[in-house]
This record gives sequence, structure tokens and C-alpha cells, in this order.
Amino acid sequence: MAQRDSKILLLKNLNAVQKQAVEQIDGPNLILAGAGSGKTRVLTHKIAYLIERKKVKPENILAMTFTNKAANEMKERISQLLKGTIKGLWLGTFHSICARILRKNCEKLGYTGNFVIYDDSDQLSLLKTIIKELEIPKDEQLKPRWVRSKIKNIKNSNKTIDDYLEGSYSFADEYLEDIYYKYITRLQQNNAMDFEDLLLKSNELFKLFPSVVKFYQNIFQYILVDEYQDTNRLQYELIKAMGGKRQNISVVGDDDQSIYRWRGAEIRNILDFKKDFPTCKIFKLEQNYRSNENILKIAHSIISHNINRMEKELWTKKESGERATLKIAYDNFDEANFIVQKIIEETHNNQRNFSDFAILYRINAQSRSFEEALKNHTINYVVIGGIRFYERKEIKDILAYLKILVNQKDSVSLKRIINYPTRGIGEATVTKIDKFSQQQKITFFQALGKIDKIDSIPKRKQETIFQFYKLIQKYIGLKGTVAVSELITALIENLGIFSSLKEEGSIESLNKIENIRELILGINEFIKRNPDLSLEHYLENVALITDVDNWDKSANAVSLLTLHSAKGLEFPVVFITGMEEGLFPLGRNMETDEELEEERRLFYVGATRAKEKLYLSAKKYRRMNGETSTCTISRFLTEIDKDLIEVQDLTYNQGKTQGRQISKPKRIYKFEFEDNSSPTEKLRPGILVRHERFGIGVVRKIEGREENIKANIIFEDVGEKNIVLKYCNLEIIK
DNA sequence: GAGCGGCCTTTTTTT
DNA sequence: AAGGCCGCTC
Repeated sequence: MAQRDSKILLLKNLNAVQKQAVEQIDGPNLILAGAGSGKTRVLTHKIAYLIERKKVKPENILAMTFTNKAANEMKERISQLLKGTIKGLWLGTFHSICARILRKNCEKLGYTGNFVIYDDSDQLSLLKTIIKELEIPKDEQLKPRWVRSKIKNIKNSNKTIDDYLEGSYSFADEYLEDIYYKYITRLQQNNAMDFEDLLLKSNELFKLFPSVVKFYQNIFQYILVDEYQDTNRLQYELIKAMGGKRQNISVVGDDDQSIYRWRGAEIRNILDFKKDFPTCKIFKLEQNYRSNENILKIAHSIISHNINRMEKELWTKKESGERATLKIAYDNFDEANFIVQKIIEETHNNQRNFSDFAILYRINAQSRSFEEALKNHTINYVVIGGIRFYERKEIKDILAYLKILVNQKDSVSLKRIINYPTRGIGEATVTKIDKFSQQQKITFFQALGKIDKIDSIPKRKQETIFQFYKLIQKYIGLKGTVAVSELITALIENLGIFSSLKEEGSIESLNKIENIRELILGINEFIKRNPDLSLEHYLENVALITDVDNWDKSANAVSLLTLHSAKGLEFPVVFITGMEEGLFPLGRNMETDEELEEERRLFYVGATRAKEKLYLSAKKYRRMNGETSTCTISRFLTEIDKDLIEVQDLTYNQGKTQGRQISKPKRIYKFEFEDNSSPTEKLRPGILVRHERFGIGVVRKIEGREENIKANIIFEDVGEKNIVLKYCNLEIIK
């Protein structure tokens, strides 16, 4: 009886194709799932089906996703289906699954289980040190960021540096090789892995140790992969290796939603799945349950122009819906005001909540003008992503202390905090210690313990450094005996972080205090929820988590996020903004077909996040550096079926430009107000002002109080800078 | 010489 | 918001 119930429950909410896809459990299978076609539903039902109907043990199932959010959602939905939490299921992001495997096995590769994970900024600071040490001539190309992206490419494609540089002997490449070798050695010395290493080292582990790979092949009887179109070479190889002889691999994906090529995703993985796994079965999910017909048609009329794609067209039983609106805006403020107006209109006319809206853009920095406009109209909003919590300076500083307590070899974190709070130890001193530690073949931390042997550092400074060393030693000792929450509270107290921030008294420093408090709460929460896990697990969790993962759906607020973060979410009304700017936000032309293709996919993904209504906006077609840029919007207009959208262009008048053409460069003028009229009341950021000579500008930032107020105002360039003015010279427009 | 603070410029997208 | 650069101070 119980079995019949669960059978009904498990399969009754599926359509015919979904059902087939769920029931096909053996061998490789590819589930092509268009946006909103029930991808997660199939995955979760399949896992539930395996456990409930096929009596597969949860610990024999591996499901890998791209985000923690997707993983959590799946976890939740599976336990709903099976009426109870499932223990032992391997469900997580590629990176977290790999981290788990590596924690257990990394000693075989010369690491210890307490290794730390370096994020992008840690990577960057390590590369800076290396570039400096190698005394590399200053070169446009050999900037740390350039090197980092090269290294990421090499690792993600699972190539050796030799393969990568084959046949290329440019000036920069020769140095790149030196940097690369030093970088990977240094990572290992620091007992640290970067994001790519999590995948790369797991793969290495499987290649080098047949017994290990056999062990995991035995465990992972069934493998499920989400967002397969965004896997890179390494992930592809991992999946293949883990699948072993059985090859019970179900991958779910949609080539039309591949938007991560820039970080190594290879669309060939999904396009060539049939070649890689000749016995595979293919299921196509084309019924869309999310959007109305009009939105699907818009998305399709764009994506169908792509060259490398499997033909498919989504359909829906829903009504056709309203036409989308394309607003050509005059500038940022016009664009933002249009959106605010529409939100107000929709909330009044259609009784929508603020949480029904999402504003999507390409880059996080674009959120500013929307934030200002929403703030001015007292509309609640949340920015998702952007400056991520764990990437804030004050948070990273505290985390660096914790990392050192866990892993003393981590010289990147150690250098970060050796002068935080300021102890008078600058770059020059750090370099001296670095040299010494390399001569002596000891770690940076060990060198601090022998600081009296470095003669070139004055005695007083040696004493300061030794105090720092003893401080760290003390907390390493405490770590084993005291609860983590007490440890961190004591540490922060000891460092006097709160008191010095309080002394500063600025809004920023108060914010920082709040953030650190939140961090402490978060740590305590984590420890409470996972009593058997330690500090290093917390740090791993922090390194792999993102803001979208913490996104709170219940708050009644407009969501602001990038198109990339919007993946997998859905909203009744979606605004896609900044469309004129193309793949490169600075208005550069899209140079290759590939770039254009990826741009279309982004738009498609953005469009299909909308359930009911879609608004598009673009700023006025403009000139950059004297040259005309190729705009996404003009391409868009040539490709889209005109019946599907309503174009609103109030900036054009009979084909001619009305008003001024906005040209680069703009310049920010700093005004200092000398009177005591306290203009901050009216002069808030986002307010438009008119100046008799400079024309119309917008306030970007206000600083200071009562006397000596400074305001940053953006005007077009009129050739002067930093002008001191009286408040009365500005007329406030709104 | 070293460190520090202020000012200016620049910012793709994410695990 | 944060890194780079410059000038000021100990």
C-alpha cells in the first residue's frame, strides 16, 4: 500500500516525457530541458524514484549542481517527495563535492586535510608577490589580472602550460610560464587550493590512484548532473571518471542556456554527448510551464539565430500574454525612472508586490542608478550579488585570522593581517621576511618566530612582529580548548577592532561593525547546525557560498541582480536593462560570432525568467571615443519579430536625435560648499542639478557635515576640475 | 627609509 | 569599493 501511494505521488505530477526521463535510470542519458520545462522536477523525481522505487541507497547517488542554491532547493524538494530528510545523499556543487573528496584524500597529493581555499583576491595577491619576486618588466599583458585569467583558462581546460603555450613564444608567454610554475608551487607550499584546483586535483587524484577512483566508482552508482551545458573540460572528465564502467550518468541541460563560456564552459560537452556516450538515450523537454507564449516567442526569435544549437522550440498551454515593451532611454536616469514608473503602475493596477519584480543587468556596477531611483521613491529593493558579503575587506581580514589558525602555512592570509590592525609593518618589512623564509626554507609563519635573526629589521620592529607571532600562537593553542564562538569573540576583542572602528565614527565604519557582528552570528549559526564540523569546514563553506544562495524570497522587495545570477530564478515581471551595451559593458564591439552567440543566450535566459511580463530597456545609441559602437539593441531590432514588442522611443523625433548627444568623457566635479546651509537635505545622491555654466548634472556623492560639504557631481567635460562653489550656484531640478 | 593617509581611477559575468 | 599613486611625517 505504502509503495502504491509513493508511486502515485512520485509520477503523477509529470508529463509523458518527464516520466520517461525519470524512469530511464540505467546507462547514460541526456535530458534536454528548455527554460522552465521542469528540469529540477525531473532531477528531484529521479533521485526520489531511485531511492523509493529502486531501493538505491542515498549514499550511492551523486548529484552535482552549479550553485548551492540549486543544491539546497533539490534537497528540500526531495525530502518533500519522500516525506523526510535523506541522509547520505551526495548532493552539492561540483566544487563542494570535490572539496569533500580532497579533504579525505589530498595527503596523497602532498597536501594536508586542513588546506584552505583561495578566492579570486587571494589568487591575485599571491600573483602580485610572484610577479614582483621574478622582477618581471612592466608590461601591459603581465598584469596580475591578465595572468590570473590565463591561469584559470589553463587549469579549466585541463591542459599543461606546455600544451597551452605550444607554438607561442611571445614576450609575455615566456614570463607566463615562470609565473605559472611558481604559482602552483607556492599554492602547494601554502597548503592552499584555488577554485580550479578543487576540480583539477580531484581529477589528478583519480588519474594517479586507481584504488581511489575505484573506491568512488563503487560508491557513485548513479550520477546526475545539472546545468550540463556549463560544464568545463575538467568537470567532463571528472564525470566520466566517476561513472566508471556502469556509466549510469544522467545529465540535464540546455545548450541555449550556456552562459559561462568565459570561465571555461565547453558547450561541446552537451552538443557531443551522443558522440561521447553512443548508447545514450535522449529526452527533450519542450513544454514550458513558466512563461506566457509571447515571452517564449521573443526568446525564440533571438536564440534561433545562433549557429551551434540543437533545434527545439518551447511551447506552452498558457495564453499569449501582453506584448513586451522596449524602452529606448535617453540616459541612466531616464532608464531608471521608466522602471520605477512601471513598478508603481503595476503595483497599483495589477496589485503586484514588490517581490514580483526583478531588474536584470549585465554587470553589478549597473545597479547604482536603479538603486537611487528606487530609494527616491521609497520602494524596497535587494541587491543580490555585487560586492559579496564575504569579499568585504573587514570580513576578509577576520577570515584571514581564522585561516591562519587553521593552516599556518597560508602565507597569503598571514601577509594580509600582519599589518591589520596597523602595527607599523609595511611592504618593505614583509619583503625582508619573505626573503629570509625562502633562504631558510621555512614558512613565512616560522620566519616570524625567528624574527630576531633578520638583522636588517630594527629591534623595535622585531619586537612588534614577535608579539604578533605570539598572539597567533596563543590563539592556535586556544583553538583546541575553547568553543569557536568564544575564540573569535576573544580574538576580535584582543585586536581591538570594534573599539577602533567606533572611534572612527563614520557611517562606513559603523557598517563594518555590523558586518563583523553578522559574521560572528553566521559562524555561531554554522557551528550550531553542524556540531561535528570544525572551523576549516566553516571556512570552506564560506569560500564556496554565494549571495544568491542566501537570497530571501519572502522579503517584499524588488530584486536587483545580474543576468548570470538570475539563472534558475523566476519572477512575474522582469526588466532587462542596459541592452545597448552589448557583451562588453564599455560599448566595445562584439568581435566574434561566439561573443554574439553568448550574448543572445544571455538575453534568452533573461527573457525566460519572466512569467508574465517583460520590459526591455536600452539607453540611447551612443558614440564611444569618437567611434560608433555596434549595439546589441540594433541587432536585436533587426532580429526580433516586431509584432511581439512595442517600442517606446521618446528620444527620437522623426529619426533625428532630440536633445543633446551624450558623449564621453564625462567628468566628475567636486564641489565644496562653504556656507552653512547644509544642502545635504535637498542634495541627495541621484538628484539632478543645473549649473549656469556646466549644464545639467547628477549628484553622485555627498560628504562631510554642516560645514565644508563636498559634493561629487557628474557633468559633461567642460575642461575644469575641482571647483569650489557656493551652494546657491546650483539649481535643483528634482 | 618606511609607513600612512588622501585622492583619483577603474570596475564583466561566478564557483 | 578598492587598488594605485603621491606626498607628508616620523
